[in-house]
Amino acid sequence: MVERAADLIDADGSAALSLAALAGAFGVRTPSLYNHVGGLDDLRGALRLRGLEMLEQRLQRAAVGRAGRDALVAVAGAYRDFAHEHPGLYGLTLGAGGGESDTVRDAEAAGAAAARLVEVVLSVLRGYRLEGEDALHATRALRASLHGFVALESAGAFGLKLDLDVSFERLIDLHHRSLAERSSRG
Amino acid sequence: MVERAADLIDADGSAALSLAALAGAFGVRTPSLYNHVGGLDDLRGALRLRGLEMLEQRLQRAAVGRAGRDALVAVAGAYRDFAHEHPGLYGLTLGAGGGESDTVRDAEAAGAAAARLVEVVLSVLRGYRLEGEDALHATRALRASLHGFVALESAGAFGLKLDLDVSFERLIDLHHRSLAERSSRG
DNA sequence: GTTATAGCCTAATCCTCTTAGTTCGTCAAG
DNA sequence: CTTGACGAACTAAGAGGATTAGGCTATAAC
Repeated sequence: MVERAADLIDADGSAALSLAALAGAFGVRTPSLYNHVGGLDDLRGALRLRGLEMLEQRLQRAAVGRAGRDALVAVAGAYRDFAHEHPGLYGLTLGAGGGESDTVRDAEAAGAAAARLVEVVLSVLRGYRLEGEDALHATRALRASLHGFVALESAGAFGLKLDLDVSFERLIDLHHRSLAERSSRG
Repeated sequence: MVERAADLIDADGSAALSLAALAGAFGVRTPSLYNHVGGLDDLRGALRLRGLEMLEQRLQRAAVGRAGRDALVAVAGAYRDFAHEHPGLYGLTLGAGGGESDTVRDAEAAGAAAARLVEVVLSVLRGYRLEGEDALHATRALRASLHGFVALESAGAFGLKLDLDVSFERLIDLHHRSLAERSSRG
């Protein structure tokens, strides 16, 4: 159910998520969906959770067995790939944190998934021997750059024909060098 | 008209923009709005244009008379301030580039405003003696970081209590150092 | 003074989400 | 085998929101 909804949203954009469309995909009348989900907001909450969990899992996998620059590049690449493959899910993942009226369980689980996600990034930074507040600020900086890049990319906000892969590479390299420098100084 | 809509969207969030609410704010019935605007999509297009123009103007003002690090910090701060003061407008500004069916004029004007916006950032980078593709990649990196930061900030995605101003400062500093280094090497 | 236009209105249509109440089939307990 | 509970579908109905069509009035242009 949530899977089908995820397919819909990834294929046709976040605005295309409607109970009517979802019911159609199941060959069922709209009100019948209320036997399985609390409503549209609820469904969004479930999708958000799903997105966070998938993203976290991908980053985790990308990070395992790597350290330093390798880990950074792998995790960043995994992040961007996820956003490309699941634009709808990715969009919801960021949407208003505790938004409205998700199922309480979903909201809690989403918070936990988000925390694990930050954990993964932190673990990458640990490879640079960063700890404490420095690591937290660096995590924020990295998340901001990653999210900003894929968001602008998805929105088509990068007008020029300049190679996006190169831009992304450089952005990550920028972080790498800053982290390496900070690390060698500490 | 568009101004009132902008107030609405900044006060109550992007989802609260409805023709009904706008008509209410004017003490008028919903269909009457069609004498002034082509429809909801059209209104969004006009708002997007307005947001881009305001943002561009602010960055422009922040950059004038400054160079190098000063200019970078001022422009970045102006960017973040705008997003804080006009969260609704800012959100639309990024929304799908040529989205759907804006008025053609608006779409063109929005493209032009976006181009001018990039121009401002490029002019800041020129203070670092960056030119050509390097400058374009750096512009993308900077835009990505700025947008990502304010977007995550607005979404409440930065969970921890850690001071956001400090995080932002460090992010900008990161770009500054990278630019300065690149500049001294070139 | 007549006409054109701008801008408002009501009425009506079409969507979407949502709730309430009903029906039907399955499955376990007696 | 009967019966009762439960899950999951349905129809009916209502509340909003966008949009179109057609009609009324006032003001500005000739």
